[in-house]
Amino acid sequence: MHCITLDRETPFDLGKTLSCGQVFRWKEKGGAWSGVIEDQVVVTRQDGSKLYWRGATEEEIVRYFSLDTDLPAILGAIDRDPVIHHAINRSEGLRIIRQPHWECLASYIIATFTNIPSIKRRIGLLCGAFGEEISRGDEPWHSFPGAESIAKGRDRLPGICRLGYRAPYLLDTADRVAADPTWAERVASCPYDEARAMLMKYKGVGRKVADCVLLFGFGRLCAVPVDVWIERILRNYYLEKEGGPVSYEYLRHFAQDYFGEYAGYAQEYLFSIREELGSGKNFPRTGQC
DNA sequence: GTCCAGGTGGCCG
DNA sequence: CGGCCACATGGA
Repeated sequence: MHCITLDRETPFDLGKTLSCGQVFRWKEKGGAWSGVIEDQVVVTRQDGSKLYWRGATEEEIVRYFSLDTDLPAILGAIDRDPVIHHAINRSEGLRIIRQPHWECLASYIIATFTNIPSIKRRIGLLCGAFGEEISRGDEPWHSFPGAESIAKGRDRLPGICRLGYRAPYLLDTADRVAADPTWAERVASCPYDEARAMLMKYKGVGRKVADCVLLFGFGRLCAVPVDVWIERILRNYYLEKEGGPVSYEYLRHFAQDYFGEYAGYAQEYLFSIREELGSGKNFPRTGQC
């Protein structure tokens, strides 16, 4: 069992980071979280400033959980009003994970127009059917299947994974990714707008999914996915007028201008308390939008 | 039965 | 460009 001690400049909340809806495979049992990082089963637990784990190197843990990111500086930069301030207080220590590129892209294609429990179930079925067996000890685990494995299992995919109309999207994207091993480095090397346009050429990847993949898979902390919850929160607290038609791009640009270069973090902190913020107006409207 | 969920693709003006 | 609408699935 490895252990590191987190200092004052490295706030981290393992549970909030893994349960806020950015990743879909981790499971908590008795305070211990089990999951998969790059084909390795990892079990980890936090006790105050101590972070314990097994199944990965310290370097891999630091990278995956973004422990090398200056979170206090980011939170200081986005802390601009009572609403986001409250979200920061509620979820301090939440970090945006660095997900593997393909896992992130495939997961967010599966994550469209559904709810988080269903997403977890479908991704679990996908991994069980097409991932490689990497069990360690008691719990059976599978790696996240590569694009080739999914493409090869195209006939079984619809029946097994309950993806509905998303199955052909995932298969089409899996084909193209499998045939293009450098797709991720090209996305990574482009500026935000270009990278986003590249991602949106894949089937099942629109504006929102592209922003999720850039934020959670490519570390583009300026990316702001606007889902129904974020739209609701922006309408409740940030728009001049609550009603009326507002486009995705308008809301995204507002959030990026208003919160700045780490707007993606603001998005995730607001998302993490979506039920509390989305169901009413618990704060005065800032009316900046 | 109805409504909702980390939306997208296709079509139409 | 923007406005519609169908699209599978499962839980409340």
